[in-house]
Amino acid sequence: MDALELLIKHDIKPSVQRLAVMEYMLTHFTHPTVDEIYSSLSPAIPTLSKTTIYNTLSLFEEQGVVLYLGIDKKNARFDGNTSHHAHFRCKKCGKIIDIFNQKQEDIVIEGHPELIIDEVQTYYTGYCKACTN
Amino acid sequence: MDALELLIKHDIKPSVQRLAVMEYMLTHFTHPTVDEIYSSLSPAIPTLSKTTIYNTLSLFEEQGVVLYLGIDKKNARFDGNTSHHAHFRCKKCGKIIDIFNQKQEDIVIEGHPELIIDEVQTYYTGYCKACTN
DNA sequence: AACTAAATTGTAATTATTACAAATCTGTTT
DNA sequence: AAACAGATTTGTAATAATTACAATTTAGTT
Ligand SMILES: [Mn+2]
Ligand SMILES: [Mn+2]
Ligand SMILES: [Zn+2]
Ligand SMILES: [Zn+2]
Repeated sequence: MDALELLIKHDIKPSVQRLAVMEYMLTHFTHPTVDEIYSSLSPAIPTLSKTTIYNTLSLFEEQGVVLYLGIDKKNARFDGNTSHHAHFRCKKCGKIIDIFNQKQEDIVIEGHPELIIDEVQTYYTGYCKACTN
Repeated sequence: MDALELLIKHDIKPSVQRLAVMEYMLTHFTHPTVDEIYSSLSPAIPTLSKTTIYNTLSLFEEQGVVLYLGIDKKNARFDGNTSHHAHFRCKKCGKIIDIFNQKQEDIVIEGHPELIIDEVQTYYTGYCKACTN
């Protein structure tokens, strides 16, 4: 599924800027910050505004086409992979690694049937291979 | 275990300010923000500085006597309960609820034996009972 | 009392994010 | 094609949480 299809499927009008951001998210699963996305796209779209990146990611998140990650104290991070997976952040190098093959969390929490769960995020923190030597 | 014992056990010199913050964390398991702690303690300790709250919580976190929660986009939140449990945040009222009786996460992640895990946090997001009616 | 190190305070700096109004773009109607 | 309306983008300013840092105060020791 390419960027254009994905936007249309999520009722997002595909502008040049939105397509560029979506395309970026589908080719960089590094959980980028707003600044990283802006810096990468800015040369090709010289008029691009950082506010547009904020607006766009906010819209994408509302429409469920990207995921907001609160794993980083400093900056918001975003994930173009919206399938269920957890994340690991290295305290030393800051890299964020996907953790797949986890059992899907229940939609209902045992002991709390009254809560409506929209989302579950699991964040691991520690040290990656490269930072352990 | 009271505030004084807890600080001493964690090699933290018990000043008036530190004792007050620790005492607050042991009697308010509401996952408070820096501002909430400051506003609550400020009347009794008129000279108290907000920087001291930041410093103190930072020290407490390093020494493992409180937990930092990244569940709230706007403010850092802290938890005086350092035992293993997850958290639920209501999108409407912002309340953060403890989720206990969860199976302890593994210290080693299946498929990633190379990662050193220091901490695991699970954040649920949705709507609480009061906000569903 | 003098000394030293640690802790606290107050203020200023930093910086991510949001607010907002002006400008631009897109598609439609006359 | 020109006029129009609505959506989108842009640039700048405002907001606000956090951090940096130097001066002051406190606590403990000689
Ligand atoms: Mn991911
Ligand atoms: Mn808790
Ligand atoms: Zn690393
Ligand atoms: Zn609620």
